[in-house]
Amino acid sequence: MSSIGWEAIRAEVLRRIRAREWQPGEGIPNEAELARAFGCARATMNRALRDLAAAGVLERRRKAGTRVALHPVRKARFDIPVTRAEIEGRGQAYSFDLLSETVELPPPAIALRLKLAAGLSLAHLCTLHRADGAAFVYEDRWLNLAALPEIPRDFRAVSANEWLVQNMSYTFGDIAFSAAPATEVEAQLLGVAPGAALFITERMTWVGEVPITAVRLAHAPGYRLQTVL
Amino acid sequence: MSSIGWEAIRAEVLRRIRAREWQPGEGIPNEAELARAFGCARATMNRALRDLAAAGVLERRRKAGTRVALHPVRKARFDIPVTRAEIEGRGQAYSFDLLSETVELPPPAIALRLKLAAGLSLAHLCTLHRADGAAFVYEDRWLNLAALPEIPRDFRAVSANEWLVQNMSYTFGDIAFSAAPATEVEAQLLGVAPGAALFITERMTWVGEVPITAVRLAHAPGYRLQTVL
DNA sequence: GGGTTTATTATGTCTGCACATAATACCTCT
DNA sequence: AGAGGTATTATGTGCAGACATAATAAACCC
Repeated sequence: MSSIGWEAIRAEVLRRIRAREWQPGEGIPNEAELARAFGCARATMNRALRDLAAAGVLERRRKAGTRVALHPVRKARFDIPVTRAEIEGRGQAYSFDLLSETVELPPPAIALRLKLAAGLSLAHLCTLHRADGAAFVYEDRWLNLAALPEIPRDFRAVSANEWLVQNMSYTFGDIAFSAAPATEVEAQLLGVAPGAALFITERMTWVGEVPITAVRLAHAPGYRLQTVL
Repeated sequence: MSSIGWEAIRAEVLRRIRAREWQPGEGIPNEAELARAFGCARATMNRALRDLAAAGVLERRRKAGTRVALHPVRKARFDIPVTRAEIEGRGQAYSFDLLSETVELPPPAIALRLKLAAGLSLAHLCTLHRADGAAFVYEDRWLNLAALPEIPRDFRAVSANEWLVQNMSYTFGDIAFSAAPATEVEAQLLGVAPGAALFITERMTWVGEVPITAVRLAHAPGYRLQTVL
């Protein structure tokens, strides 16, 4: 009899899909039937199937039933660590240089994407993060001072990045990855030729409707964002 | 009374974390207590908390209890669609050109990463995918013919990509994103200057221990991989 | 035949209970 | 006091039954 768990059931369902016993496009038996076949409760079957649906392997619709996904859109999960944690996780020594710190009007593109009221000035911080002394990533950050009550006046001791994580955790936002040629500034700081291909991470965060920060990270060449499917 | 569902409970827990009613590092009440407080069953509470733990907001350990994560490693989910679906999803017309189709020894880097026996030849397919006729992504694919029983001899009708999805779905593998300068070939095909910054997707897939395919996708400039946190 | 209402059905979720498992806390023995 | 075994505790998972919900299929009327 032997309940071996919902993960084992999920594995067996996945095996049948891979073995084409259940073909893409056409449906598989319903939960109640499968539960009987597997000798488990429907709740357990549900959990296994729901998990596979979340992974994009199955498509489920009420009444219509469950079927093997026709276009298996892979849903990959990536961990987006804090720069410091990322560097230290590689066993390298972390340090950073605060290159500039001003209060100014953001460029229109930034203001627009943050849905800012026109004419509102933001803090503008440029930081170079280093791994074992070597340039690792160049950070260009805009901070909405109006939304940050007790912001430190000096980011030379703690990086803005880290202060935000500690004090403004659990915000909403979006993140995007792209490739872009190195600007003059980025090229010099990261030690590459101008126009070199850089991996760019852009992040924006809000607390409710209040924009907090917009960051652009230009990674040194060789940076890879990787995951296992 | 009034079950409003585990998602509402999850939302309320998240609200308390954001409002710092529960601070990072220190624990929150146990499931049984919270279930009483929220007026739901422990299973429901468990589901809400388990989901937040999966998202990286909470850390849970048996006996030790549940605590707000100290270093909220963002776990972002990305959908990795098939090229065709991606283009058609934008409402553009999909087409592709098979540029070359040979059987040859793969370069050492590919052979190594696929853990191939030395001296094994692979099919090598180069394809340009187009959106509304414009170059969208250049695909450089190596296929392990030995592992593919009924492979079509002609990929001019169906793209290799799509044939694989239809016939070899649900494999394991890994995926990586990076930035690289356009090679001569890529530059010409994508209509950019050589050395231009391109967004690169690399994927490898296995069925069990058998390597199936290694793909490198060089995306036309402007490509962004985006998600909401 | 075409359009609208009603019945059916599969999934989604909740409840209350039970036992399994892992990790900590405690207690005993030397 | 220190080492090792035992008890406790919070989460993880399982089960059976129930109702909710959404989407399809059937029945119906004109």
